[in-house]
Amino acid sequence: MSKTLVVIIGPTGIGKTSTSIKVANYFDTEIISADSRQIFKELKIGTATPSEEELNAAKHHNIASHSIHDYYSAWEFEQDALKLCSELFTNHDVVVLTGGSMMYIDAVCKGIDELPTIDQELRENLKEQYDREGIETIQRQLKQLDPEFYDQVDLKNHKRVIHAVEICLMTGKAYSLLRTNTVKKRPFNIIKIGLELPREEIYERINKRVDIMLEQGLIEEVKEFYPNKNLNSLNTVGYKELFAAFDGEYDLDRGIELVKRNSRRYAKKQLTWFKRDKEIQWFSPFDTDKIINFIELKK
RNA sequence: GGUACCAUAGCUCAGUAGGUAGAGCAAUGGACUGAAAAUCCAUGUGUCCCUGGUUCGAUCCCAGGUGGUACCA
Repeated sequence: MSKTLVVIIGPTGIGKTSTSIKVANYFDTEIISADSRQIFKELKIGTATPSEEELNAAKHHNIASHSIHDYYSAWEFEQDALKLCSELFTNHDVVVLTGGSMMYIDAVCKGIDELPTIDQELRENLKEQYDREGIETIQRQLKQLDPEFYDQVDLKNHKRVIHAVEICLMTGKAYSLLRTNTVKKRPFNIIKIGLELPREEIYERINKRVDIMLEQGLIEEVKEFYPNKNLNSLNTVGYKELFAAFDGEYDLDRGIELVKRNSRRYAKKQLTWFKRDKEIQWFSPFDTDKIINFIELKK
C-alpha cells in the first residue's frame, strides 16, 4: 500500500484547521502543522492556534512544541516533519500536513539545500554592521565573496544579502555553489489541496477573526509578551503592530486596523506564493466532500 | 415649502486664473532556498452627480434637475 501525504494549504483564516480535521478523521490519521508561529507554546490568541476542542478532534503535531526563545527554521521543520511522517506512516496510509507557512511547506515537499546553521555571534556581528553602516558595505562584501549570487539577489533585501554573506563566511565557499536547485525525492506521494474563496470573503473572514481575537483577550496577550518584543518569534502580525501602539507610534485603534491590514496582506502574499505551484488543486473550504473524493481518487 | 452650502479614486478630501486631475488611508501585482506571519520591489485604480448653455475647449463659469447636509418655516 502506498503512502500519501495530503498537504492542505491556503491563506490565513480560510479554514485550514477545520478542513484538515475532517480529512484526518475521514482517513483515521493525524495532522502535522506547518505553521511557523503556532509552534510557540506561549502564543495562543494572536497566532490563531487551534482550540482545545480542535486539538482533541484529531491528533496534531508541531503545535505549541517550542518556546518563543527557541531557534527554529525551515530546516528544523523539514527534519521534524520528515521524522514524523516516517513514524506516522508505519500505522497510517495517509498523513495530513497543513499550514500557511509557505517555506515550511516547500521544505517538506521539495526539500531545501544543506547549509550550516549560522553561528549566532556571526549573525549579531553582521546585524550590527548593517545597523551601523547600512547595506552598502555588506553588499560589497557579497560581491567579493560570491559575485554570482550578487548578480542574482535583490540587493535591497538586507536579510537575503546578509544571509548569503553569512553562508560564505561559515563555509568558506560561495553561497551560489551550495544552491543546488533540486527537488528532493520523498518516500511517499504528495497530494496538494489549496483552499480558496473570493478575495473579498477572505478579507471579511480575516477582519472578523481579528475582532474575535480581541474578544478573547489579544491585547492582554500582547501586553504579556511586550518584554520579548525583540524576539524573532514575536516579529509577527498581530503582535508587532500592537507593540508599536504601546510604544506610542499610533493609537490602539490604528494598531488594530494594522493587524487586520497586515493579516490581509499576508493572505495575499500566501496566495501569490501558492499560485505559482501548479501541483496544487484548489477547492472551496466548504467542499470537504469534494476534497475527500479527490484524495480517494488520487491516492 | 424657502435659503445656504456640498457632490472629484473603494473611503476622507485637495485641486484646476477653463486645456480631461492628486494626497492620505485602503487596494493591486510581483520576488522569495535555514529569521518566512520575516524581508524586499513595483503600481493610481476616475462618466470630476445628471442634462443643457457659453466657449476652439467645461470637472471648473451659467441655468435647470437629482441627491445630501444645515438653517428658516
